[in-house]
Amino acid sequence: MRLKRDHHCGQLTEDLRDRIVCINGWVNARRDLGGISFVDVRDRYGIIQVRFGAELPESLLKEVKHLNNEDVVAVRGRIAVRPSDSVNPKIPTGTIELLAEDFALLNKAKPTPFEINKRQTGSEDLRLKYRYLDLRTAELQRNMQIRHHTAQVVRRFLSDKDFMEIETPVLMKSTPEGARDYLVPSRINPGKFYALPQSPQQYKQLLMVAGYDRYFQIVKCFRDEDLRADRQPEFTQIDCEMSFVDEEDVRSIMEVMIAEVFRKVIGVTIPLPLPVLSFHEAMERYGSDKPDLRFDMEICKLDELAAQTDFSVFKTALEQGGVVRALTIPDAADFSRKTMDELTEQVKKYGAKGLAYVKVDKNGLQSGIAKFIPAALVPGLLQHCKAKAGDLICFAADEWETALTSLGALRLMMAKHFGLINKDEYKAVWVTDFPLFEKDPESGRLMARHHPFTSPKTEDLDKLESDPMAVKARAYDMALNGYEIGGGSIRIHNRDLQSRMFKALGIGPEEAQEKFGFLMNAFEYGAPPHGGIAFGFDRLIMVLCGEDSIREVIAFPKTTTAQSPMDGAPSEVDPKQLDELHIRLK
RNA sequence: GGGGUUGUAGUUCAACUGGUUAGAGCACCGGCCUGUCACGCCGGAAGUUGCGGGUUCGAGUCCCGUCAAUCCCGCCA
Repeated sequence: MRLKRDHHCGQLTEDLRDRIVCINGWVNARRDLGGISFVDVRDRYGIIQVRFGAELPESLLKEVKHLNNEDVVAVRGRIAVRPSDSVNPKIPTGTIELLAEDFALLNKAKPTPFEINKRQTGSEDLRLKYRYLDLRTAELQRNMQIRHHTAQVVRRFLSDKDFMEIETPVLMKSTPEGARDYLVPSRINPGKFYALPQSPQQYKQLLMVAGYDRYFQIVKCFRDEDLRADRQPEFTQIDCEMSFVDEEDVRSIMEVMIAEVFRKVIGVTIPLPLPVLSFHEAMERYGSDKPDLRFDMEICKLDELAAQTDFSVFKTALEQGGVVRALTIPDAADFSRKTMDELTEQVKKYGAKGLAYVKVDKNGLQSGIAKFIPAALVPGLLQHCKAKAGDLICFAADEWETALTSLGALRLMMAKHFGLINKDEYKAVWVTDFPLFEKDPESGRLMARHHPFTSPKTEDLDKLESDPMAVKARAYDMALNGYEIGGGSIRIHNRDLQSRMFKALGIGPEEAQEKFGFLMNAFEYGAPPHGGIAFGFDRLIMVLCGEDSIREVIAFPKTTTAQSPMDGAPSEVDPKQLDELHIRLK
C-alpha cells in the first residue's frame, strides 16, 4: 500500500511541527475555497485538518476537489502550526494542520444514507441497517470505548481479587423454568435440542462444588422474551460466584468493583458502603424494587387516615385487605383536568383502577375528592404527606403491590416532568430481603421470585411449607438510578433443601431429578456454601454512557422485534438444512 | 398477547379546516471563490406521501385494514 500511515489523526500535536507524517482515514468534511481547500480527515483517534495548497500538481488537486464525505484517503505532509487567527478551538488538533505533499484516494464512498458527523439525521431503523456507518459516529465510538474500558477494569479488579475467568458452555440443557429458551437443534441427536444459556447459573454453582472458589465471566446470555429499551434477546453479564461467603461478603466486594468502574471510567466517586434498603422499605418509600434515589418525593402510608374519610374507594380497598398510599407532587396543583386524565391513564397501566387526588391551596383541599375528606382530618393529612399550598396529593387505594408500583411509576413520571433528575448524578443502592416466592396470578402457583437456587433465610426455613409467602430470600439486587443493574443471592448448597424448594414450586422429585439432577447430585459430594451475583453489563454501560437505550452501547443490537435489519437475521433456511436437523415446519 | 406514538425527496422536517404544480435545510451534481473549519455564493437534479382498500367533485390530510420502527403493560426463574 502506498502512503501507509505512521501516525493517527487524533494523535498529532504541535510537538511534531515540521515533521513529515503520513495519515490514513475518512473524509469528515471538505471546504473548497478555490485556490486552496481544507479536508478534515478522521480516524478512531480524532480529526486533523489537511490543507491542500495551489502549489500541488493539477491532477492531485482535481482529485481532491471531488472528494466526498467518507471517502478513504491517505495523505503525506508536513505538520504546521496554524496562523493564530485560524485556530479551531473545537477540536484537540485545532492549533495545527497537515500541509499535504502527497495524496492517494484509497477507496471511494457513496453518499451515506445519513450523515456520520450529524447523529440527529437518520432514523434508528436506518442506522441499524447501516450499523457499520453508525458505529463511525463520535457518540458510538465513545460508547464502545467506555464499554471496552469497563470490561478491562472489571477483569483487572476481579483477577486481582483471585477470581478466575472460566468459560461455560453456550450449548446447554434446556431448563424452561424462567424465561423462554433459545433452542438449537442437534443434527447428531435427532429430535433433541440444546438451549442457549439464560445465565450460566448451574455451571457456576458446579464450579463452586469443584473448588474454584472465586469465578467470574463476562458472558453472553440469551432470553427469548419481548424486548424493551433496556432489554435485548442476547445480552452480556458480569457473572460472579464465590464460595464460603454470606450476603455481606458478596455485596462488599462487588460494590467496590462498581465504584472502581465509575471512578476509572467516568471519574465519578460513588460513596461506599452503599445504602441498603429492604424490598419492603424500597416499595413503601419509592414504589419500586429498583428505586431511583436521585430525588426524594417519597410515598406515604395513609391507611389510618383513609379509614376515617367518607370515600368509599378507600374503605372498599381497606376492607378487601388492600392499602391506601399517597404521593405528594410539589407545585402540581395547577395541573389541568386533561393532565390528570392522562396521569390516570398512565397509572392504570400498572393495574391501578384509578387515581384519586386533591389539590392543596392556602385554604385547605380543593377539587378532586376533597369533599370526602372531613375538615378535621386535613391538617393531619397535610402534615403526614408533607404537603403545602400549591401541591397535588395523589392517592392509590389498591392491593399493596399495585398501589405502590402505580405511585412509584407516577413518582418517576413527575420527576422527569419537573426536571428533578440530575443527569450527572449516580445513586446506587442495595435492595435486600426479597420474598422468596411470588404467586403466578393465573395459576395461583408459587414461582421463585429470583430463581429456584436461591437460599431462603435461615430463620424462615420452617415456614417453607407452612407459610411460603412469608419466607424471605437471601437475595440482593443493586439498583442504580432506577435501573436494576445487578442481582444475586446466596445459593442453596444442600440437596435436601433444594428438594424442598422444588417441591414448594410444584416440581416433583422425578422432574427435579430429570432437569436439575446433575446439580443436586453434585451437592452430595461436598458442595461449599456459596453465593454470587450477575451484573447486566449492557445496562451498566448504558448508565455510564448516559444513554437511555441499551442499543446505544451494543455494537450490533437487535430491534424490539428481535431482528437485525443489517444482516436480516432471523431468516428462513434451506429445506436441506431443516431436513438434516430432522425438523419439519408447521 | 394488549395499548400508545410515528411513517412525506438520500436524510431531517414542513404543507392551516380535505382544495393550485407537495416545499425548505443538509447531502448529491455543475459553476465561482487562497484561511475555511456546520465555509460562503450561484445554479441543478431529486417524490409510488410505508403498502392496500374506502369516503369525497377532490385525500399527504378523514375512515378501515396491513406492514415497519419505537415506547409502555403483560412477560423477563
